[in-house]
Amino acid sequence: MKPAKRPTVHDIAAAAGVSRGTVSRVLNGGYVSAEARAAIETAMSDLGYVPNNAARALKMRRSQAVAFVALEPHSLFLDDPNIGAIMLGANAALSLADHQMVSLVVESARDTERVARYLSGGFVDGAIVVSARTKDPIIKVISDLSLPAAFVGHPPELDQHIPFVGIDNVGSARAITEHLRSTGRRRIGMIAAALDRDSGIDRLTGFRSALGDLFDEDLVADVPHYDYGSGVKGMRDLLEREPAIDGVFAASDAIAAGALEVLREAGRSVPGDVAVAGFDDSTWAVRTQPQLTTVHQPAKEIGSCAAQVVLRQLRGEPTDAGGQLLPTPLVLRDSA
Amino acid sequence: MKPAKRPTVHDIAAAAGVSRGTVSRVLNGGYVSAEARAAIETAMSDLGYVPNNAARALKMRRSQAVAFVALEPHSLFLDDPNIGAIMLGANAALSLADHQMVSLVVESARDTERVARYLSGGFVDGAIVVSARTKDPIIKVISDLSLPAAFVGHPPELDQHIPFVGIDNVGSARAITEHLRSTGRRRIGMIAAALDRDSGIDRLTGFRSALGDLFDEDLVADVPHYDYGSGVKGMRDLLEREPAIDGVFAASDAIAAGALEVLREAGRSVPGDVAVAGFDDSTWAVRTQPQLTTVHQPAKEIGSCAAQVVLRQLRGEPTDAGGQLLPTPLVLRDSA
DNA sequence: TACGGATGTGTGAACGTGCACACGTTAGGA
DNA sequence: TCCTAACGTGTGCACGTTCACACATCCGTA
Repeated sequence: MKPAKRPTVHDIAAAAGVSRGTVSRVLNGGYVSAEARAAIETAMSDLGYVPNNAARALKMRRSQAVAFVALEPHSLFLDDPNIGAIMLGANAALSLADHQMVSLVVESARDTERVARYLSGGFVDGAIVVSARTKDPIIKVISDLSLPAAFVGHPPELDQHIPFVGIDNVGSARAITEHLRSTGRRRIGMIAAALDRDSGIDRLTGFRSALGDLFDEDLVADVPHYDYGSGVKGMRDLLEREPAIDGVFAASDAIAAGALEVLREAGRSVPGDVAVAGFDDSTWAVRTQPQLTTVHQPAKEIGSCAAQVVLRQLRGEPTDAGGQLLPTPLVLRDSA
Repeated sequence: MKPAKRPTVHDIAAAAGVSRGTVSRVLNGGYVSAEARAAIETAMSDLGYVPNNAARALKMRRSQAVAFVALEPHSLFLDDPNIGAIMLGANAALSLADHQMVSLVVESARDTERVARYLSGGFVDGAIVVSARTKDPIIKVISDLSLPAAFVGHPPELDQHIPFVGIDNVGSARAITEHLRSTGRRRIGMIAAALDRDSGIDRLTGFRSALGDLFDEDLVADVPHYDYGSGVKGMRDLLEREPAIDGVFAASDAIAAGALEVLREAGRSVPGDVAVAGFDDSTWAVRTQPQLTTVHQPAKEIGSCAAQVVLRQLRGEPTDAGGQLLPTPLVLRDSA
């Protein structure tokens, strides 16, 4: 027993007493008489017709869909509060252009292969890739297919012709560190995270350049992730190495939140004894006590900007291969 | 200038000196001689051939893809820490069965229509739907298409034949409330959230039934969302209404975290003066001080279970239309 | 020798679309 | 009157694949 075979253009044409071509025209625009149009439309709603996108995609070489590829989703979905906002921003922009966003999750090598097949299978016209490492095999697939794409937050060094969207991590880190200095702090430390990624390295670079001669390698705690637990660990480390520390730049808001907890336990007031600055302006920033001074990451804008980049390529307009950095205003709250 | 037209089976066949049928056979299994197979395989790698899924889906009426439909993603992605884990669980299960998960985000009415087109367009074989309201138009689309589907966390009342996967909110809430009673608490309140959803209502129902005669309507604070801010607001409310309160069941861990903050400001010790219990066993639960006693939501299992349900339907096996509730063990930590 | 099965290969017909083209009709201007 | 243009409609083909079928070859056995 078949599951109620779906009607096709043929069925509609037969029911309305016209030919398939005419049905196609009322769907895609063209010259159709009013009566034919009416007959076809009633036939369509009677039979519950929906066009078969698979056939359309095959014929048109266009699926009206763009992939949102999330690599390393474990860390992303569970730790990074930005990924959701980026997705929402991308979805909104694609939606406006009548495109469907389909997000693909890559967890394992097995996934990589399957997603590669999916991307090359004609189901999507383009791709937005989040958090790729430079050597990720997905990059090669995309570049081999010359699939219109945009990378988020991470310039793909190898393939200069794939544009990316991100923020100026170096500049933002420098700016907020300078803010810490401007409040009179002298012994400023940093909890640096994810030094295996560009974002992590760049934030440390910015911190170092803002301090200049004041920079002291001993005041940098190196933690693996951007999460709360790493913040706890990093702050304990810093306090032990330099009890007189009076300023901390945390590489993320979650880290800053962990640092605040440690400082509270140690009896240091914030910002009285120690000024603390975060990064991201995520939901963490307003949940802590005191609320965090931090760097605003325009997550939604990043998403929508990446979508625009892909859409432009789809329209055949050339894009600035170099990529695009979005502004990251400082958000001054109570912690620094 | 075309973007380097992709090779098709025809091209491979021509390059290898065989017919399309033989190429198809090495792809899908069948009798092929060793030499033909070798010739075809070198031709494939030389030309960089990848099968066109759109054409395959058209012919086979199978796309090997399942949709993960996220409705109301604003609240979901930003507040609910479970959605990510559910996605990951579903993805893992689908991946094992060699299916692709594509997740679709529905934000607006415009999205609804587009996603409906997508679902009915033959790009997916089934759907997992998260957090649908009973009257959501997507439900109608799915049921009209008789698309194999599974609902997460919310039994769709109207269409009894669509199976769902969830947890026993009533029973879990009762169990954790009974735990609060067993520690000798007498004035137990609840911060109830999202009373416009089944999950919210059920948690309140379980709380009430566990208390029996002890239940006091005044000790229920009603807040809109499952988030931290709501917890702050709800706890302030409760403290004002009943200063002698000695136990609180929060409808989520985020709410419990907010409640802890208020209790700390009010100078109450936890669990000394007031016992606090949460719900979800999310990352919140171990970030708070003290760590939360809570109800474990098996988010990953929920995701993989929903995927299994869809896969079973795809294989033509009948499913228990009733749905499926997963166990939710109590996690005893320090807060109660 | 002839036959049947196993193995290997090629051919044509779909799947459901959109588009180019051909065809008809009508109206208007030269 | 004829040519052109705009409108309206039907038909064939292509998209890239899989599948059913036909055909060819080889081997073992009756």
